[in-house]
This record gives sequence, structure tokens and C-alpha cells, in this order.
Amino acid sequence: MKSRFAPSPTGYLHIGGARTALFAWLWARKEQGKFILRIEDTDRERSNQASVDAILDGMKWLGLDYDEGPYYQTDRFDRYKIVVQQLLEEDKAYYCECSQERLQTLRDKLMAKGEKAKYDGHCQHKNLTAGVVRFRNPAEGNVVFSDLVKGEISVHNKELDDLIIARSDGTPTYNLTVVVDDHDMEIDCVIRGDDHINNTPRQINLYEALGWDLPAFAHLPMILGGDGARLSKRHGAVSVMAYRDAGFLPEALLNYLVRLGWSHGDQEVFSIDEMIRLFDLKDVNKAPGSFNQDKLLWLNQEYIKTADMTHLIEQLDWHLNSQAIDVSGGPDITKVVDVLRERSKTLVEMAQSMKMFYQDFDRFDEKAASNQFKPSAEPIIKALIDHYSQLEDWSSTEIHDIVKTVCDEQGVGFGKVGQPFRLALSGTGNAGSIDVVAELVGKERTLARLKLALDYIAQIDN
RNA sequence: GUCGCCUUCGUCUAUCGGUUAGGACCCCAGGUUUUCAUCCUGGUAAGAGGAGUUCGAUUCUCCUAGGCGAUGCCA
Repeated sequence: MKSRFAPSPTGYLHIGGARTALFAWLWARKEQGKFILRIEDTDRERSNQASVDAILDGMKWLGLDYDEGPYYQTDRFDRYKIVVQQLLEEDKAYYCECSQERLQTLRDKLMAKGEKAKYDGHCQHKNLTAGVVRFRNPAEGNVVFSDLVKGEISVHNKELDDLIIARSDGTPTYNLTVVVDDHDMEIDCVIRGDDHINNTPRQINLYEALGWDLPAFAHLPMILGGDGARLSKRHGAVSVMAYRDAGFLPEALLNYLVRLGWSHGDQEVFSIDEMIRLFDLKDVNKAPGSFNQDKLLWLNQEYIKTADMTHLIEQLDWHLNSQAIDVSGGPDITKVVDVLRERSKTLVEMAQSMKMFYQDFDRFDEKAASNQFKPSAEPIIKALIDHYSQLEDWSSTEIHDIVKTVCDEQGVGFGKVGQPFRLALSGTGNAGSIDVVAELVGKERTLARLKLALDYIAQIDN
């Protein structure tokens, strides 16, 4: 069994494309068949190599590997020419030289009359030898097919016109190439967005004219933005790689995408293996769904919390580089990640939080500092410095005991000591349990930061 | 305009004629926590509208409305 993903390289791999690719990939993996990547670049005006690379990068990051391809339609022009020629010879297609202007006025006229805008067959019997090539669509009857997602779909041939299968420059168009390729590549199930539903009856007529067996069709509902409109840039990031940049784990995005339009009871979290095992086109929803960033964020945190440490660090590496954080010479990264994984929604956040362990800072968050570093905190911080500078065994338990000792000595509660200490350590006030954090930050840096806090208090005193 | 597809909490969804319409995200309240977060408990919130079929419709049929898509020498 074979399925395919066939994007046209006119931009990056976007969320909708990724979801389509995922479903087609899942189907192939579930059927233990093959998954093919085909680049539909027949529109040379809009296609470019940068887009091909972006799509390949996106697929790679998501882990959607393919067994064949990428095939490029521009490499197969000879094959399409043969098919067009065959159709021409069998009188199943004909040349048409209607001008764009004529076509446009024809459309306007029909629309004004309240009819469907379609080609009127002007050149059908002219026996021309140049121009665009049009397929002779059957005039009567209707095309009925059973979509694996949508169920039975029926369209009258009257609604269909003689579509152009080759441009006047001889290059083939989408509806022809897709049929030829899906046939030649032995695709058993065409899984694509439901914006192609309207093309399917035309393609079916082409299959029949060519005497080819029909594949199964599964049309996936679109993904809309939160406002119900088609997903676009104004809804935020639509490029898959932008999600990598924003600190999402590929498996979290995949999990989010698979649940958008598909479900398995009440289950929300699926490993890749579970998706493959449980996925079924019959459980795919018919209605379009809208993209919800909050849920993605939640899933991302779920994955950050439970991800395999090695994998997590691999994914984190890109962000460490982009934020210029050098972890060599600092505390063990696995210990730092362990502290941070429960409080990071994204890898970007995690990398930011990591700075306090690997980089020095010379100022505190102003708002937090004005709250915490009051003159009353001065003796507490001094006491911490005194005790810690004498501490030999720099461990979280010892560090914790000293905080308690200081509480007792100063006659204050844990909060009075812990809060300024935490701010001194982190600079922002956001940190995990202070003893563990202090241990990881190290004795030298901890003392330096406490002294910095003292400087801050001295400065506001004056 | 015409044709096609779609319609359960704000969002993602469960339900395969009989349920107090369930779960998840978000939000709110409470608890745990030295902060934040995690975690735990609870709460708010839905069948587009109208006809039928049926003992009984969210579920089946039809109509209307709304949304999306197509109507390209784009894919």
C-alpha cells in the first residue's frame, strides 16, 4: 500500500501541510506500506528551490520520513507529454485557442445569468493544432465516489467543464500531472486537503478516459485560525519551522496535529507508535478545526516534562546556540534540565532560565528587587553570606539547613529568607527550590550574587 | 451568482436512537508548595434554527441559515 504527500514548493511547510503529511504518513506506516514525497512544481513561476528545502527541512524536523522521492514533476514532463498526446490522438482532448479575454467575458456573462462559470466548448470541434489542450469532460451523468473521510460525494458532469491539461507553452497542469503521477507511482490512497474535493470528479474522469484504476480518496478537513478563517500569517506562526524556533518539541506538534481532526476516545497524549497503531481514516472528522495555541503549549509542556533526557538535550541544543549559552564549565546540564523541565512551557523558556546557571548578571529584575531587597533584608543576606562562605560541603541539604539556621537566628519565617535569596540567585525571582538551585549555581557564584544583593540594598539606602 | 463540503461547551473532541450529553485545553475557586511552576480537588460552559421519521432524537431524512472550499493557461 502506498500513500503520498505532494506539496507545491511555493513557500515553507505550513501547519496544514504538515497535518496532511502526518495523516498520509500515519496511514502508510499503519498499513506497513510506503510513503512517497512528491514535489508538485509544474508552476515554474511560483515554485522555487528555497521552498523545496524548507519543506524538506520541516519534514525532517517532524520526523516524517519517506520511502520514495522526493520526486519532482518537472523531471517528468516527457511522461506527461506522452499522456497528453495519447488523449489528443484518441480525441479525448483537443486544442483550444480562446483568448483570456474571451474566457473572462464568458465567465462574467454566465455569472451574471446566475449560472456556473465554465468553459462553453467553443473550440471543441475546430480540430486546432495549437493552443492549450483541454480534456473532453463527459457531458452527461454524474461522478460518484466514496470518500474515506466524507462519505459518498456526487457531482454532475454538467458542473464540470473541459479543463486545461496543458498550457499553451506545452507544460502540463495540476489535474493532469496528479492523475498521471498517482497512477504511475501506484498510490492506493490519495490523502489530501478537502480543498481538492472539487478537483476529484475531474480527476476521476481523467482516470477513466485513460483506462486506469481509481485510487481511494480521503479528503481531510482544513485547519482554520481561531477566528474561523483559513489559517494564515495573521494567526501567528504558520510555518512548521517557526514552531521549532519558538521552542516546541516535534513530538508535541505532531501530537497536537494528530488530535486536530482525529481522535481515539478520550485519549489526548499519543506517542508516535501509538498514533501509528491507533490511527484510522474512519475516525477522522469531517468538520474543519481551528488551531489553538494554548493546547499546543500544554502538550509541549507535557512532553518537556516526560521527554527522554538525551532527546530533550538534543532538541535544546539549537536554542542554547541561538541564545548564545555555553554550558561547558557550568553545572551538569542534565541536573539543570531536571530542575527546569517542570516549569518550562517551551524550550526557549527553558534556555532562558538556564542562563542563571551558566552566565553572570549584574542587575536584578527591578520590580522584584524593589520588593525584596529592602533594608530589613540586609542582616538576613549578611548572615547567609557569613554561613555560606564557611560551608565546605556545598550540597543542597547543607544549603537548606543553613537557610533554616538563619531563620532561627533572625527570628523570621522561611519566606523572609527564601524570597530574597531566590531573587539574589536568579536575578528574576523565578527559580525552583532554592537549595537545589544554589547547589547547581555553585558556591562562588552564589556568594557573589548575595554580595550583589547587598550592594543593591546599600545603594537604595543612600 | 452557481456547485461541493461542513455544523456538540470559547477551542479540540466522545456519543455508533434511550446518557444527569463525557473528556481535554483555556478560565475561575480551593488545597499542596519558602516564590514560580508542577501536582490534587471542585466549578463555569454545548447539540445553529425549523420541520418530519420514531414510543423516543445530538444521533436518521428534508428545508433554512451560517461557515469553508471551488468556480485560474495555481496547486
